Amino acid sequence: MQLLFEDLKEKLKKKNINLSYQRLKVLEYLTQVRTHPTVDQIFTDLQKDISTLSKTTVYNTLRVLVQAGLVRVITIEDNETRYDIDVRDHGHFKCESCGKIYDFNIDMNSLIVKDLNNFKIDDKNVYFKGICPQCL
Amino acid sequence: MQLLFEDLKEKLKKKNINLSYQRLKVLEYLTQVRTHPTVDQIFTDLQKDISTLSKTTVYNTLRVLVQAGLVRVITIEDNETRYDIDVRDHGHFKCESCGKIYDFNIDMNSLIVKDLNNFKIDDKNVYFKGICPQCL
DNA sequence: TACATTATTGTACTTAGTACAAATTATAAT
DNA sequence: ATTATAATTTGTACTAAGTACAATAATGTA
Repeated sequence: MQLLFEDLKEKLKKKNINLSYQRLKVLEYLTQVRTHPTVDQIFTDLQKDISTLSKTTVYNTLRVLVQAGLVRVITIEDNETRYDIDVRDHGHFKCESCGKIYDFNIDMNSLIVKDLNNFKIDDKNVYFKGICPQCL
Repeated sequence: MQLLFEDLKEKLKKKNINLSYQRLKVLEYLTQVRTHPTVDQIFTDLQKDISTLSKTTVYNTLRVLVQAGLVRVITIEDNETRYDIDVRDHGHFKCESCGKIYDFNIDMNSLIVKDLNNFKIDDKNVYFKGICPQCL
């Protein structure tokens, strides 16, 4: 996990994105808390360490990280935008009972569809909903 | 198209959902306007016909229709909830240039993943983003 | 028709996210 | 080190989506 964080710092440097204290803290948080947190969760938790933290900074930082391709946005639910440090292709399952979001492996290449022959595809998201084993 | 609308009216009756004027108008709109409209688009257009229409009614109606399984929610973008009268399995592609949302066929069964063996899956969504042929 | 139930409407409220200017911090050059 | 410049953070005000709820209207039923 620590390796991932150091790796991400390198990637930021290479993209000429300043490694400010706040940005590093957000990045560190996302590498450690793998529950696909919302802005509010990130802000509330980080504020315990950084008392002067502004929610705007969290929004700004996440926008920067998403644009840099280091973080992905999850819009599985219309009323909650979530963030994921894992940008590799994978699906998300939301349990409608406990609310937890699970990652699952998926072969995105097996998804390629003839209908989109002449389309330039930049981003693929697969969202499932239902009930998880623990809640069943 | 008219056949679809009549068919949907039947389904509403069978589910004991009142066929109020407003609900029928929303349903009719969704069968005719296949651009995956937002609440605001539905409300603005229908208000031309129904001057007393309330946005709350549109929200209520859509909730009823979604719960009845006659309409599906599309959360491809975090800042815009859209609605689709086509509840059959299919994917959605959003062009990040013109904003248009395209439907595409997809074999959801080929997607089944071992990671979700003990999960009860109720809803499957596939969202792609990129640039459409017209914008390329 | 009269009653009970359900749906609609409008207002007030909540909350996620944005705009923007002031203050702070970092960067670079001399 | 000092200054000038640029970038970042912060806080406030604002916008817009969506909800809560009570009053009104419409509908179904005996």
